[in-house]
Amino acid sequence: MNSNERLILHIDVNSAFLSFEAVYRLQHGETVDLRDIPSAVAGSQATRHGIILAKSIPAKKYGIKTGEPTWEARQKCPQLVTVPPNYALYMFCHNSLKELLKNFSDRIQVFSVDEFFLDVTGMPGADQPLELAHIIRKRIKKKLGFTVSIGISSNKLLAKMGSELKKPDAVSTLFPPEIPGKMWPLPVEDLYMVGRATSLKLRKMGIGTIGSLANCDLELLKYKFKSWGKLLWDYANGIESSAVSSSSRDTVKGIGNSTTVHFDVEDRRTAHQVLLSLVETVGMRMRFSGLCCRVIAISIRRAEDLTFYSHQLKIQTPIDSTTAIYEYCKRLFDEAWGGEPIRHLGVRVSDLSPAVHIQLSMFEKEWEKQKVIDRAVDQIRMKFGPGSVIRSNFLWSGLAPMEGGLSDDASYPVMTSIL
DNA sequence: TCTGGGGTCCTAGGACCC
DNA sequence: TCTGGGGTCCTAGGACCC
Repeated sequence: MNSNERLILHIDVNSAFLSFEAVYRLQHGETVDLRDIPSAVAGSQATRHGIILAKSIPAKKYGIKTGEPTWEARQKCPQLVTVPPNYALYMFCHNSLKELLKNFSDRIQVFSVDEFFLDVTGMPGADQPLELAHIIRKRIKKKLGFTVSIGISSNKLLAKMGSELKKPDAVSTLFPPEIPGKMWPLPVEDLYMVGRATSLKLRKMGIGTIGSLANCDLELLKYKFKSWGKLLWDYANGIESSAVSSSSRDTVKGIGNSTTVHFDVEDRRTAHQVLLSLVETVGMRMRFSGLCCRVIAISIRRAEDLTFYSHQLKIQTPIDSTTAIYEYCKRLFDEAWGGEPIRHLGVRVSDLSPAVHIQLSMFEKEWEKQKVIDRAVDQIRMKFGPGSVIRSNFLWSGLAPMEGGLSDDASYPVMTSIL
């Protein structure tokens, strides 16, 4: 290998949510391993969250796909065992894996809850990358109980594509000279960043494999896809050079919270209440991160055809007050809503900045008092649980006073046994 | 009683300024 | 005889990822 070449590993947990759940259950006396039977992690159908979030390999053999409605999956496989999602458990497993990987390199990038990049250039064992990857794979399996697929290459894109080549519990290399043999025969949809829309357009152009994309005329792609075309061509040719960086993903650009309401919302008041429950969580997350926002957005998903639309506004002075954000959300909603039944509502804040030395306008000074209340409520909720303080207008509403997020550590039983 | 919830980045078009 | 052209900011929507 060239001396200035990097050595990058991509570590991908196999059927992550399902594996985490399976390991947890085995450790708590369950005798059946969910990974050995047709099973899936799925949301509750009663509350209209019924989609497949992760599936076992036996379930995959029935043609069950991640993201498909649970009822549809059951038609394919009536004996499918489903378990509810447990995000706190996933975070715990994620952190455990991260700690383990830090033993092999401090250049580590969290890519998602179940994916990591590791730059092991110059680290002990890097002269034998396959052996090193197998050591990591075995250690994870032994210490944490779940399996991973590891891809090895000289950049992140190829390492990621490499980890897809063989699973579960496997290691693959995908160095540049191996691209034509290992990557080019694959369907173009397998390329990272080729989604539904791009796949459709490429197929129309007669491009069906990663290889034919790689050998397509770059100017033609630029003409058809603009800057996207260059990226597609680069990726198909294995060209990518970003660093394994812990900071790149650490700086959050926005904080959002959204929910599928378990009934169709058909009036303003109910919609406002749902928005408030979403803002409560967003506001709390902002204040915990020490951030203020300047852009506030709401989104609406129609019940009848599941289409989305959104409305946003930018304000001059950054804010982090739940009440202030809620006022803007109500306004945005009223301006945007066409009166049709709503299935899903979302709130998102962005253009974030550190919450220091904010110059308040006269108008916004009114919210200064509110800020004191926000913080007090945050602290009580942290200490006594999210349900300890709720706004009185939720009392008879049948709605949860706080939707989504933040359940992470606070309400979760300690699980030291997993390690 | 049909499709979750968390993100990021890019682009087109309008408003507005010089 | 009146409409050029560049730049910035903002919003809506689309694409992708897990």
